[in-house]
Amino acid sequence: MTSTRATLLQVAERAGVSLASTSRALHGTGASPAMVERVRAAAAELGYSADAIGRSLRLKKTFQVAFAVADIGNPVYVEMMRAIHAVLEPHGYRVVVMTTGDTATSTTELVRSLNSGFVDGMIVSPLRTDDRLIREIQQAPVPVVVIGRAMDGRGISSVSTDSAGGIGAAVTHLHTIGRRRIGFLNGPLDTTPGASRQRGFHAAIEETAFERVDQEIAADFTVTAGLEAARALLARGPVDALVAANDLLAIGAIRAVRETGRSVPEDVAITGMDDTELGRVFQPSLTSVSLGSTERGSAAARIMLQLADDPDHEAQQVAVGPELVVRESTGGAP
Amino acid sequence: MTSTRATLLQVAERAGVSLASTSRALHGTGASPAMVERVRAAAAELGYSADAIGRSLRLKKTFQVAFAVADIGNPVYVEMMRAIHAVLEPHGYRVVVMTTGDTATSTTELVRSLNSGFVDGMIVSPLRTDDRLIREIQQAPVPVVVIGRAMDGRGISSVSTDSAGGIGAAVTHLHTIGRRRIGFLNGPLDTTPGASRQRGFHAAIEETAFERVDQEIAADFTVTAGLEAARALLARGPVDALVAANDLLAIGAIRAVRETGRSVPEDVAITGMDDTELGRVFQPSLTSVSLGSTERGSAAARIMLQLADDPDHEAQQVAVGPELVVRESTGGAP
DNA sequence: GTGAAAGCGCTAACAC
DNA sequence: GTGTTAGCGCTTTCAC
Repeated sequence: MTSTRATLLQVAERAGVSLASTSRALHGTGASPAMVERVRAAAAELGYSADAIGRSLRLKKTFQVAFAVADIGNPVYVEMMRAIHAVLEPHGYRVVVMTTGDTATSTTELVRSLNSGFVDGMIVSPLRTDDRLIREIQQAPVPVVVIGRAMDGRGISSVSTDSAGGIGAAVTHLHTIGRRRIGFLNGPLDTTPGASRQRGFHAAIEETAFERVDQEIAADFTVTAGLEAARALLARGPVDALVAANDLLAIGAIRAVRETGRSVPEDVAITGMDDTELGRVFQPSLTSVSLGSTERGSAAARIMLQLADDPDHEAQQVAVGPELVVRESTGGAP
Repeated sequence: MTSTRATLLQVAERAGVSLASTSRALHGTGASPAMVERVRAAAAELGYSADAIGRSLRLKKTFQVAFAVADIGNPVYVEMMRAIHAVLEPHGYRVVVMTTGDTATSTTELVRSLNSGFVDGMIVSPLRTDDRLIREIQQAPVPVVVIGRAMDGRGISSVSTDSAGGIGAAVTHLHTIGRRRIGFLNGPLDTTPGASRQRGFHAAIEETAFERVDQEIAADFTVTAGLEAARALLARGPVDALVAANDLLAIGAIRAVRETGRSVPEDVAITGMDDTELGRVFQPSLTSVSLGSTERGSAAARIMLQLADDPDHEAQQVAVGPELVVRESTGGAP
């Protein structure tokens, strides 16, 4: 925390050439080998590296992309961030993490902040969406890629998944292994994931013959909320299968089932969603519907790279299919 | 992705006043109420917000802080990042995530990249450290705060914890609950955490009477590596206690113990380290040594805020004490 | 191939 | 209290 940074002008003076030649020699093109050599040497002596801010101002490019989610601690978002970073970093882009807050309004404000031009684009996964947010995204001065709801026909790039279909796959699986009394543990219905999973469950139930169907809404998508909601659900009547809207709720549910002296999967088979590391290492390992967090993250980042290259490129849509991974919590292998 | 951004000059023209007055009215001080009102109105009409890059170039301040770790997916780092973000965001700082790679050399290069001036400071947790890295940190053009080893007397700010002492607390706890044959499951010894935990274990063992002491080094700090290493350790002879160098290794160890038909904690008591969410929700819940990831993250961020305000402020040292949290895996309550 | 000069958007002297 | 102007560090016309 002591040294001070050399400027391009200083390198130019040291090399005894013009500012323009120095710039060309270092980054641009059209400089003679001798010039390049000479400038390189001067730059090395001074420990020069180009100032990112000056460069950005001139180029109108920050080489930064924002990743915005409600909670950067959520394992699903962590996976996405990791994937996004892995795709963008080799292309020289930095990733700025931001939080949307959990309302559509606070997310709208965050998108609006793109007006200050600190990033070349934003990848955002809104927990809740409304028309104002949609409009703000459409009017944003830089490309925005939405991870979550499909945004076809609105001129917004999005990476979506079929979580409703994913719940369907879980329901079908439970029916196939002979379960007939099913419970559904969802999170808040006014969130994008909560709403679509709700739809998925009801659609699946209608197509499948269950003797008993029950449902409970947890306060949020956490283990603790899952535990409490599952207790309530179990108290209302016997089930032999539980579909949870994410892995954390599922783990709360496993605990609740065990509290009643019953076992998983023998007495109650349980499925989660998101296919997190947590579910994979848990005992019993969790049957879970993967929504391809990593894949969605990389896809969003790849779209961003395209859009950053050509901001007038038309909006891209990518859909990542859900995939059921059967493990111990429904009688599969570890 | 359509609109274009208004510039300060445009606001000035619209308001019919000078550029300087416009700037003062919006951000600075010394403008009359009438002027402020007039400029505000013009700015609002144009949907103006100040360009972050132009501002940064002039102020020589980016309002960005880098957080650099080997693997942003590691739960410990995620917790830190969350805490850092929570402290910095209200002060108007953005957080840029970066990866150090896992060698001292790659970390050194990352620190050197601070020369391009894209952030006002960096919080870094190096997996491995050498003299060149230390020197690079000392010479960095912006404040660097190290999370990990204490850096006293070198003019480097650091937030450290006593993981050696933490292992000691785990060993003592196991002895206190009557265990006498202990195994130690560590990660790679050439990493900073691996080395200090190794030291901690040996120091603790010397002070405590155990009948049998065994040890195994896992390939890395993961569940899978923990499982394999624990199998090897268990095969070498009977233990009634296992100290793992982190929660992931501990969970691998629980699985290995169960594979042999023994139970946790009755036959083998197990401790982890880091006190992660994973360990808290696992069954059995994991006795673990908390190293205060959240606390370390916030402390580092607070130091960064001070240093960003006053870059010549002298280096700060903060030590966060380890804390043993007893849970089911050593016979405690859930 | 090289140099001189303009200008990206902003703030802070400095004059009035 | 307001306006004029220089300049942060860089790239890129435009002449030569």
